[in-house]
Amino acid sequence: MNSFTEENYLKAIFKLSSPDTDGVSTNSIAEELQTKASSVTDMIKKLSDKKLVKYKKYQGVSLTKKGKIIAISIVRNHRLWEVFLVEKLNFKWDEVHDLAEDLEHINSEKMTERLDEFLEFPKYDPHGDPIPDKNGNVYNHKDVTLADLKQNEKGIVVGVKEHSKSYLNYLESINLVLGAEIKVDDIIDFDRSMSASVNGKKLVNVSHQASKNLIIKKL
Amino acid sequence: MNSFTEENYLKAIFKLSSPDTDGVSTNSIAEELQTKASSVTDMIKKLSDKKLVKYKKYQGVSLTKKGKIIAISIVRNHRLWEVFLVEKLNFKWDEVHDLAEDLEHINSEKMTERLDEFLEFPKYDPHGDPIPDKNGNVYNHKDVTLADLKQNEKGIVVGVKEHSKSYLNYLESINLVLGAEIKVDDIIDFDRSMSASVNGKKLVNVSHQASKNLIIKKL
DNA sequence: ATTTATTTTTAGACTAATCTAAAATTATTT
DNA sequence: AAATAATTTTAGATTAGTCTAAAAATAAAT
Repeated sequence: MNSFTEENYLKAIFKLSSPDTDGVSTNSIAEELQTKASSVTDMIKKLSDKKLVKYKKYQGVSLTKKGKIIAISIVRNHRLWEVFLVEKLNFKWDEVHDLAEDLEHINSEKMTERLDEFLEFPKYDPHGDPIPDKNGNVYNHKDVTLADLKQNEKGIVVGVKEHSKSYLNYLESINLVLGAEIKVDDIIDFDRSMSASVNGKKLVNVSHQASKNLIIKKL
Repeated sequence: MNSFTEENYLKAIFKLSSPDTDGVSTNSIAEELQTKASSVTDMIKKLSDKKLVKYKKYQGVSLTKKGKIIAISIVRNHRLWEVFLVEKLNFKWDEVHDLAEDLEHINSEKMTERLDEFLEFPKYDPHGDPIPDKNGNVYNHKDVTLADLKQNEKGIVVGVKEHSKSYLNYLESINLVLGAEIKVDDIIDFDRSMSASVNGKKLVNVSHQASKNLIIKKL
């Protein structure tokens, strides 16, 4: 069994890993987990002893197959609980992250599978992030953001790349929730902000900072 | 905020407290939590510093009002999650305790109240234990057990006094689940075992050990 | 190719929770 | 009421996770 802390490190390393680069840096993990680099080094050694990560001093760290399986199952748990909190307990999408952060560590495959079934096998969490299936397969959205659309193009909101409360709150206030249809009416050259219509009517002005974090499916 | 460990001590003290005796002994807490008396003493000091328990050396320990509120809210949480696991995720009554033991420590009043609402404000958990309401009021069953019934008397199963997997499993195998109607057909003087009919037909033989742990409502 | 800056690791200390073994206190017996 | 038994507390060590400050290694800049 692994402690909550160990699981959080695995999750952080998983989140920071990308297919192209091979090692996650100590500093980036420290930043992600709001801790110090020296603490990270200590924990990495422990995870390395447990064969959950591959580690060479000064060369960064990456998950082993075993470590990745654990990380993905935690992500699966997290996202299923988020769906539960929003769909069944009527929480808003900006309220569920911290709770799911705790719930995700309750390790029971049986409970996870039953929860999945109870929720009718959701594919995405309330922020549009894909829920890994029980075999650990994750199907990511294609990475098209609102900022990639040209004038008069349309799309459907399918996710966000930034999960802060303030961003989610803002999106909700202008009806840019999952499933909303958005049409780009105009793009201001100067700052790349957009004026757009949401669901055919609501007119909004969206900064580049905001548009590049909104994942959409082109129509 | 209190750690999981602190919460478990508060819960144990609450469970071991009774209206008539005034202090819970160090040893009984150690027994309940499967730890050593010396560890208990250490933790009690800490809880005492936090004003969660009243403590005088060698004189046993009791909860303060503050400590009791916390203990009851954990019990409330535990029992609500048990209802969730049985009613919504189709777990059996003998499978839910350990999971609820983890879930109970996720402290969010909002989540607890939403869960309560989602479950339609259950009064009892799957073992018939009363769920404290949000103000901390607990309504216990009157303490009548199957062993108190006389020949030809009838009752409804409303709870258990023993929560072991093996006991719960056994009860289920003879249909003695919550709500079952039981009639005492005969009592064997020698060992105080009973033959009884469940729900009007199923004939079972129940040892005194088993009957005295089954809480019933007399009909 | 040195120097400078940045990143990472080590060394040593700290806190929370635990343990063993010994000492102190309370309870029980005779 | 003294002796024995049981319980409880202390003292000192241990483990997990963290931290600061200094040392070591790598990367960047002149």
